[in-house]
Amino acid sequence: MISKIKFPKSELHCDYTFNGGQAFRWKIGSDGKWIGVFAHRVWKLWQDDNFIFYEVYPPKNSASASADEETLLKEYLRSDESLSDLYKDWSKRDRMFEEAAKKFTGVRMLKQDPVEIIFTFICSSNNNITRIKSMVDKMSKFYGNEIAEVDGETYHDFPTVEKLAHPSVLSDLQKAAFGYRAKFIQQSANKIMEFGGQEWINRLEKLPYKEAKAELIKLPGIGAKVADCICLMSLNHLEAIPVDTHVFQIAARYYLPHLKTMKSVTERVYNEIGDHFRSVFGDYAGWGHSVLFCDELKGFKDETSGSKRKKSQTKENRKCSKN
DNA sequence: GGCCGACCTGTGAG
DNA sequence: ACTCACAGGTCGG
Repeated sequence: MISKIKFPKSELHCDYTFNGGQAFRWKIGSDGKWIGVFAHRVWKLWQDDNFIFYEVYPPKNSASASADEETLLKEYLRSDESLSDLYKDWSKRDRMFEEAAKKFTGVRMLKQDPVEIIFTFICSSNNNITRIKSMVDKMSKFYGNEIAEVDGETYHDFPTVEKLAHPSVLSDLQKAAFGYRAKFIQQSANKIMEFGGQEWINRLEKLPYKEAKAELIKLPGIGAKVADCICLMSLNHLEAIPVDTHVFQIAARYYLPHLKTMKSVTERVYNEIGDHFRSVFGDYAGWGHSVLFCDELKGFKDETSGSKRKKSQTKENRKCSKN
């Protein structure tokens, strides 16, 4: 059954939102529609200028079920937030944003599941998008419940923490080429169980941002950057700014020139950058910054505009000291 | 407190 | 075919 909700494209641009580095379970099917998993269901999504159309699997027929699903979709998209209002506010606050906003319309910050985001971003460190996606798929396939078969492919829910805490997970994931992240995943799952499992996770959303972040950093494989991703994308702490290498470069180039001499991002600098963007963009700084940095994402590099900054000599370190 | 190298793996440029 | 750097970092010394 196909349903639809009114949702102008200016409020959601599926390509930028689903492919922008915040979600790793969306792909475009052979029919050209987005297909992905959230809220324990498989969703097919597509849009025109004014509506989002969707189908849910396994299909439900009763009207009450579909009303329920509309709510789930709206929560996932944070439909209560007016993106046009946010864009107006951010544009007023920052000239760089004003420019980026012309190109990257409809970038929403999704409200994703904390468990999935925690383990997805543990995988993200020092890694590339393709492999991160395949790792998320593997975790789901190994330990997640089967949800539905769509177009000949079986989709799985993301596993529970309890499943990921099982001792066999370490060797399973090592065999599946997770590398050093296998240990982080299994150990973090265990620690979350020790801390109280889902209740501990629920508490993270209620805690103030900085306290939630401090809790997350207790988990192995989670440092400042990954903790901020988790806060921003799944815990409603929209002021969290994940400072990666790109953000650092841009911050030093356009906002905080004195950082140009820094060799690496220390904790102090990390916080300085976050605080700066929070002072510029306000309470939803993390969301705003994600629009700003769309331009830095590989997937969105416009090959027709030859204005790519050459990566050039930002790293003149010739330290080929091999044994 | 800051800096440096090691770290699993897959991929793509040279 | 075969290095080698790099990829949304984290950890330990």
